Amino acid sequence: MPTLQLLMNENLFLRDPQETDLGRKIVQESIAMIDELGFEKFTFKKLAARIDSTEASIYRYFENKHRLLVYLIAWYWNWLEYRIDFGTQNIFDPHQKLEIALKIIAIKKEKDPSFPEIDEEALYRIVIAESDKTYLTKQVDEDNKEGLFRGYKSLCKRIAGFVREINPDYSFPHALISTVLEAAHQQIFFAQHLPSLTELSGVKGDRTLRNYDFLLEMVRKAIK
Amino acid sequence: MPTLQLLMNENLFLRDPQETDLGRKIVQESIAMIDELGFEKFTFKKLAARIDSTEASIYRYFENKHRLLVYLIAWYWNWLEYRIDFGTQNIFDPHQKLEIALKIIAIKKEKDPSFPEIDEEALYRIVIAESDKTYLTKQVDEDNKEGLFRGYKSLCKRIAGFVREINPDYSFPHALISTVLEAAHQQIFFAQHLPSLTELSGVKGDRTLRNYDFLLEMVRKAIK
DNA sequence: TCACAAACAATAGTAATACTATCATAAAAG
DNA sequence: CTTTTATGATAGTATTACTATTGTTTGTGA
Repeated sequence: MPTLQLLMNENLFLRDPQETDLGRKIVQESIAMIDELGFEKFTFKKLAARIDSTEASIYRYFENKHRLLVYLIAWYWNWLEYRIDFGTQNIFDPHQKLEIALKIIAIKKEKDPSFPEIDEEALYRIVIAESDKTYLTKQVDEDNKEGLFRGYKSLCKRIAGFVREINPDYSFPHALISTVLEAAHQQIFFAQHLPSLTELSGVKGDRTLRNYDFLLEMVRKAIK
Repeated sequence: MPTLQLLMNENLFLRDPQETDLGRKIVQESIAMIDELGFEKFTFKKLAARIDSTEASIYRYFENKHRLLVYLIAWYWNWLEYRIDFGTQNIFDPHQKLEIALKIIAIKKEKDPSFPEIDEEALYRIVIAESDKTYLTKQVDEDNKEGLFRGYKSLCKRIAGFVREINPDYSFPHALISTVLEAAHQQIFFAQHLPSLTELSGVKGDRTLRNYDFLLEMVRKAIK
């Protein structure tokens, strides 16, 4: 299996972290640290200590820790869209494409050997706990103008396209899919921490399978 | 119209802010400031300056600014549940109760003269932009054990009850309603800041009406 | 009326955070 | 063989999120 690289928007970083050893280490270890500490307790100073580098060096790659988070989350959405592209190749039935896309979005993530440097399982946990913080800020409009959320919007558009193919008369394809994209990780968070908010908490074994059922059924009925 | 007081969980505060002048000022002005600055740039020091008091005094009411946010958001959910209670009095058709509840949740908020000290419109904007931050933390489990999210869970349970009345065989009433509660403010945020994620952005006039249509239709079809 | 506790103000102090700036050095590129 | 370029080393700053101490006012209860 060949090693791939996702093309990231240039505004996400100051220096491309995929191009240097230090850059790759920053990305790799920041995933581990944000997963462990949570985003608020994560700092560049701690990261620098961990990778035997300095704060100043990390600042040469990312303007600040918020940008680094946005980078990681953007990578994740790009990765999902790439997998959806890949998984729907040569499939022409839109129902089937929708199913595949929702499965990729909802189901628990495993290591993808195409990207040996990224720990997708840890990144998935970060998405569940932190992804909303990328846009819930006062600078969201400026960040958006710089294209930082392009990956997320593109993913939403792609799946909304499948919806439109199934039922061109449905009025809310994007609203429905953005709702589902959010619910996909929110429900998992609720099941883990606020279990009375969801039926998924009662599931033994892999909750993401049942979450997929919930979401697919909701979408199918909504667009019927 | 009589002035009311919502009963808040005691763990939300150190000293009850509804009982003193300073406490009420803290709540009132913190709503205005968080609305203006956003939660991350809001500090107790700035609030103290604004209300001509001191940091130390504010710390006697709230353990920290996160607790204050949780308090404000909890107040909001309690308020909504109170209004749903009120609005569904003597109504026995569960379809109608569901409609009323979703309307109260989704539609733009206006000043409620029963609570003269709270600016519900500003608080509504805070809910849209900041409410997820109440639970997206590493201490969510401890906070939950203290009952800080009781209001939200209770609201979800109440509306899920209406769903169950309509269709006792539907498998995901809580998951569906928590998804809708989140979507109700997420979609408004998207319409304002990431418009390609939702059809609501194209609406001229009051988006919340159309959001209500979207959510009600989704729920109805899901539980049919 | 006196004491006395509660609420608040005033002030100071601390460790950590989120940076910015400067200079030195090693390696790679021209 | 020089000159960028990347990184390291170190220092410094304003702000944040608190904690601690002391003093003043105000209302209460004996």
